[in-house]
Amino acid sequence: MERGRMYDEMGEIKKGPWKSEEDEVLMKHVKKYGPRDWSSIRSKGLLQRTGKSCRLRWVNKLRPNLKNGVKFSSEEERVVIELQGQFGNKWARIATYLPGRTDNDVKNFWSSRQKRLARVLQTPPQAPPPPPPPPKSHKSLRESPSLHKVPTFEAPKQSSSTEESSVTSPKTLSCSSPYCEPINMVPLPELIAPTTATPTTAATSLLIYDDIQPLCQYPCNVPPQPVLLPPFPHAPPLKVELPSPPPPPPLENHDIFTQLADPNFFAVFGQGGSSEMVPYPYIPPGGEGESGGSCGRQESGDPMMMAPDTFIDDFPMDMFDHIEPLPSPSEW
DNA sequence: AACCTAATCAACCGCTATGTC
DNA sequence: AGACATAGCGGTTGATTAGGT
Repeated sequence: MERGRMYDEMGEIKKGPWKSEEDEVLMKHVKKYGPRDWSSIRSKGLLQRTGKSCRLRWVNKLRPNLKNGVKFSSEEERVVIELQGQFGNKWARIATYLPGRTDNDVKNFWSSRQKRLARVLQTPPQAPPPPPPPPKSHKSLRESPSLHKVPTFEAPKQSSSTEESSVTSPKTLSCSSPYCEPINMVPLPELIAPTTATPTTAATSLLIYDDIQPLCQYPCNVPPQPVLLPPFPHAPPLKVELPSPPPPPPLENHDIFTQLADPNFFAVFGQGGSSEMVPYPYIPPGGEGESGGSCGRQESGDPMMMAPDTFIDDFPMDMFDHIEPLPSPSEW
């Protein structure tokens, strides 16, 4: 089935899904002239596609070494989340750190994830009906101060592979999960993941690692894979200098995305290794025990074991305030 | 098996940045 | 310097697929 109109009003520009023959023509062109002169493809009568369309097709589907049809790995997810926290919706930039991924891939991934989040975070029964979302432009979202509060994230300069990079560590974290290997990175907490009680809760759909959650749940706090951004020759040196980051505000008023993207997030709760890390949202000592390597949250009375709705209700609602169309707490 | 819903994918559009004349 | 063309980016949307009931 063709998407939308096949041709524009003049019947000259073809639109919609690409056929394999068209791909072949495009590939030939690129092979001959390189990935440029997209407009000449049409002017030469090779294809009835716009240069724009040709370029997009090449970038998103025909380029070599693309991970087409491959789901985002947990590490890729983590990278996206971290970089999104730092750069905002700069998908193309983020994609430069993900081999084989396009900006469209990253964008779609993020969008899908946001949808999931938004759906689960629908107005709880007791909550007052939120006012209509302000006419916040996407630009303003991108420039949201919260995004810029994220502390510096620096891409590693070493050229070694991820595996190599994660071997030696002065501070290792571990858990029994096959995904939780010792790492030497400051762990990026999973988004909302600490709140996960079981894979069956509604919150599970929030998880960024849906596929592995049953294997690794909080309070192990250890990310499934270390985030070591692959050094890409085409990626610019990644160091964003920000004006002295403010001290972490109280949890309940702190933007969760900012917080979770903060590599020093756990430092708020004390120096030291994973054993001292406190899951987010903060669970007072005693209510939450050590995982003992089980990576599971088993305690009864654990707030995370509550029914999904109750569980969500227990969040400070402003922790999700970055998510459109939910209004910011200040507007409540 | 049929239907419904959510997730994912692919492609378009509008806008901006950059290069060229 | 300004106009124009092209490339690139981000947002959006429609189609398809997968999963659940």
